[in-house]
Amino acid sequence: MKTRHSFQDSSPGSGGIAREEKVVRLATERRTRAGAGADAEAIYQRILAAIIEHRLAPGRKLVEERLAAVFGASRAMIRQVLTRLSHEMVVTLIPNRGAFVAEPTVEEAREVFEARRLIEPALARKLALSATPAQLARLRRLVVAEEKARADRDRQQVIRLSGEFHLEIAEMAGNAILARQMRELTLLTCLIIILYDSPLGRACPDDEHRQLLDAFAQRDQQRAAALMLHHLDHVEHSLDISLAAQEDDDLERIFSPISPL
Amino acid sequence: MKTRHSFQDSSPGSGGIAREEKVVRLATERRTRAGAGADAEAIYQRILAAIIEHRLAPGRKLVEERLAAVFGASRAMIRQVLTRLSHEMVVTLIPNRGAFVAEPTVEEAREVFEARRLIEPALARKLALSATPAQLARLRRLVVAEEKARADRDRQQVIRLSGEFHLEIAEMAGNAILARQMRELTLLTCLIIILYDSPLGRACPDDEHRQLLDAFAQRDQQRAAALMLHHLDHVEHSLDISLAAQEDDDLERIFSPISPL
DNA sequence: AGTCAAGAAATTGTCGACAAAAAAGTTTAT
DNA sequence: ATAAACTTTTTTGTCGACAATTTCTTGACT
Repeated sequence: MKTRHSFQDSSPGSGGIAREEKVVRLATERRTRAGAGADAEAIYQRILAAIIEHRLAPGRKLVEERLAAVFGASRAMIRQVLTRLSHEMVVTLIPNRGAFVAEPTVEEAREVFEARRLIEPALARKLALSATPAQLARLRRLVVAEEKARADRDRQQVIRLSGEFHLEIAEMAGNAILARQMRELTLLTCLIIILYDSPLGRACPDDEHRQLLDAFAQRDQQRAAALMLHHLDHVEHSLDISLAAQEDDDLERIFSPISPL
Repeated sequence: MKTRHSFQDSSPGSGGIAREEKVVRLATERRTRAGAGADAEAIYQRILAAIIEHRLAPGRKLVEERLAAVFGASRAMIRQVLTRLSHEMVVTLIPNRGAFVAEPTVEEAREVFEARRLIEPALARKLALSATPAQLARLRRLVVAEEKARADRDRQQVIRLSGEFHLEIAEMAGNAILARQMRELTLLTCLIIILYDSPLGRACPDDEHRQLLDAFAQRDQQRAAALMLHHLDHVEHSLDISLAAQEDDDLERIFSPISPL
């Protein structure tokens, strides 16, 4: 019983439907007005999608009653969804203040990439050994979709599809625990890229995903692991983190006696 | 602002109090009767402690109203705590059926150890480089406590303290994201040991923690990483998992045409 | 004008009540 | 006596109402 996950499909409920369709569905209003169905899972999916696709920017406040109205659900239901999102670190819950789309700090960003460097090369190595033709085909579809999005200059979709590519690898590697952790890490990475991607340079490098795919196809474990590691370094260094572009928040540092730069 | 965590202290709220004391507090009834204070955090701590210390066995059903009565809290509050525990995989939440103390499968157990083998040697390596005398002292205290518990044949405490030792290392290594993930993994490991530890052989090997500590003290990165890896292998192989001692549940396999053994 | 304080509005936190579902117990028919 | 169907009890899921807190607005004072 192999489950098929994605950002939008990680918990119990509806099984495998093609990815693209699902995203369209998420962007489309299905129910009567603005989605009058009160299903926690569906609401979770839609809020998560909105965050991943940057329609809800990091730092954005999520007012419970407002969301309840939008989804035609009770506040209790919204609350449930928000706590789940907060456990997944996509949303920050501040007591008596409310819920906010998470804003990973540069420090957290570094930590996320450090974690990924430990985990993902090993997953790539595993998958290189075990990948079935069907799995390779699935990955190929994701890469193609990503390349298309890049050609269309659809930055949001590139980020999302890139994340799904990595997540798919994690899930194919056959360790549900690690896949779960990788899901958190890739979600965070999406937020990090939104926050810190340098305006000009797009963070998701050209054809590295395709190279990785080739390594899987050739069952080249060493190369797969090495490519993954290199890829992660590449992504991290394409961000403004390297030079410590800090938040607006740390006024203390900005106005500290000695200039930070 | 370095936070000091432990199994019982991982979220906002009360800062650093000595470990031993805290555990005693957890075992002791503080309030009027059976703890009439309705504080979500406190309730979380106590239920978690009960699970870690095996007073609530894996598979045990957790009835909301019962817990509410015990803690003098509302059902809503209990519900909140249970969902948190379920997100941390310590509790399994089955819709319309209720909450149960998690029972990791052998497959999950293997996955947990695989994940730990990826992460923990790297953390050990990091800490070997950066450990301060204060940190070493703290670890030493944990090791001593664990050795004492072992001398007293207090299996529960050995398991708990062993887990805290690993968690402490993760938190000292300076990566909050990884520390968070390690917390989940060590909690799961506690459940796994409770479930699968072979009756005679105690799962937490003799002096490996102390050796690890020595490696930290000597700043021997290579040795620290190698010891950690070996230690994890040792713990895993001391369990009945290796020989696939399955659950009671899989009657299908037990009564399958060909005997499983 | 600017700052502080009090009041008003908006928002979150908590609870108890009711509805829906599952589990346990009882009756009835074969 | 066993098994199915029905009833009762227990337990979970959901909601709206109220209390507590924060945030915004207004107005007085320097």
